[in-house]
Amino acid sequence: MTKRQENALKTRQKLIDTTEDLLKTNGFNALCVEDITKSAGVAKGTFYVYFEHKEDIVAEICRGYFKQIEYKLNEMTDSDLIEKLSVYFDNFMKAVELYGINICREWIRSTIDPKTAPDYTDMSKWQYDINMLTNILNNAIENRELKKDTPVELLTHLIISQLYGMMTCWCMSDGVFEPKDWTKKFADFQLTAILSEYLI
Amino acid sequence: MTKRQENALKTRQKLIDTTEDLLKTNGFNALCVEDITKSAGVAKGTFYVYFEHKEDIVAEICRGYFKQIEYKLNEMTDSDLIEKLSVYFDNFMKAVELYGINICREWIRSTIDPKTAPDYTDMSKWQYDINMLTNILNNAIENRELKKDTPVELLTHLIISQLYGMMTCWCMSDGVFEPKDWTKKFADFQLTAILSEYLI
DNA sequence: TGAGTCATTGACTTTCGGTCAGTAATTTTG
DNA sequence: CAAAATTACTGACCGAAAGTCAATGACTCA
Repeated sequence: MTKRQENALKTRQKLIDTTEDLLKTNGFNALCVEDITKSAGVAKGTFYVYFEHKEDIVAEICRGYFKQIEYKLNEMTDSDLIEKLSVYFDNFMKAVELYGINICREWIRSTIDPKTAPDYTDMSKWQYDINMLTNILNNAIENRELKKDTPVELLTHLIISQLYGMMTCWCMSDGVFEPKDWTKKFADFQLTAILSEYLI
Repeated sequence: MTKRQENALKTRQKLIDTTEDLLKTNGFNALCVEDITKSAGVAKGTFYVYFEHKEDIVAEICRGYFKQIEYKLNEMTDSDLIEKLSVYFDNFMKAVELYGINICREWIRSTIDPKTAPDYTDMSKWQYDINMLTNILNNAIENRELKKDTPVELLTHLIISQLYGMMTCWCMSDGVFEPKDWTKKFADFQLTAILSEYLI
């Protein structure tokens, strides 16, 4: 890598880090590009070299969190279904709690905003989540943890909607409860209720 | 009511109706106050007589939908639990489908946005929803439809998060499925799974 | 009918996202 | 090693849209 490329990468990363800090403390409403670039020590124009628009950098940040969860999940290929799903939920909510409520708000906002959602990854965020969970469930069927006639699509939808529901509720309630506790509630109670009929 | 008060009310309503139309067709991103006032046939300043800021009028619109659902629910006091909950879900999702995906997006956005959420009603939207469902469940306990040891708070959280989860997923997926179908799925499958342990 | 009240107006300010022609730092070429 | 080429970076500028406010005029009431 040449020095030029290295510097460019550093500048880009500096912008991302700065934005993350500002988002955590002030939320998306108060986020403005001039603040970002001033804090990052670059000119406003530089921002638009690396990101198409303001929403773009936020989507990038959320994408980063998501990749981390995905990575952890890929590391545990031989665990059983319930364990995998627990990890999935757990990491999701841990991330959400760690990064704070403003980031969580932004996660949801950017997910439902047509301006950022479509190119969230190579496919839509929705399709990505669906695929991820479908794989987990199909794997469980292959491993004879789940019955063959398990309604994978239905379960996938229910689980994902529960996950996003929890996040949305957390933001709505302005953070009155601990997301981790809720995940535990869900894993212990509802996940079992949903799956029990189909577990072998 | 004097003619002056009547006119003021009409102006306010005209602004709301116009905003609703614009929201449905173009979404929140494209919504601007000048378009609203131009379409409503008033000056820009008039808008700020009736609403503090742009987000304010949208919250008002969403509040309107919510009141309608609440009204329907209050009309059926003597129905049984499952029926009540079905109506709750059904009306929610029917409303969402009727008003369109952009309104639904706005519903969620305004709910998680601290700028509009806190004064959504006299209490927070979150508290309002919680109370409403808690009442339904407590009533069911009184009517001996549910066991006394039913974990009302847990169930309330799960049901609400499922509801908001469905809406969020619908927006995420850019409307690939029918919300009504999903409600049915939920009512038939998950609601029973969640409640079965506690139904008498 | 005239004084007082209050809804309405639209020009104005401010803020902020986004652009672009020019500059400076780095790399390549001869 | 110096000139040419490339490309990261700059910041003044633009336009759009949020929000303000002093002036206007429609309505009310004594």
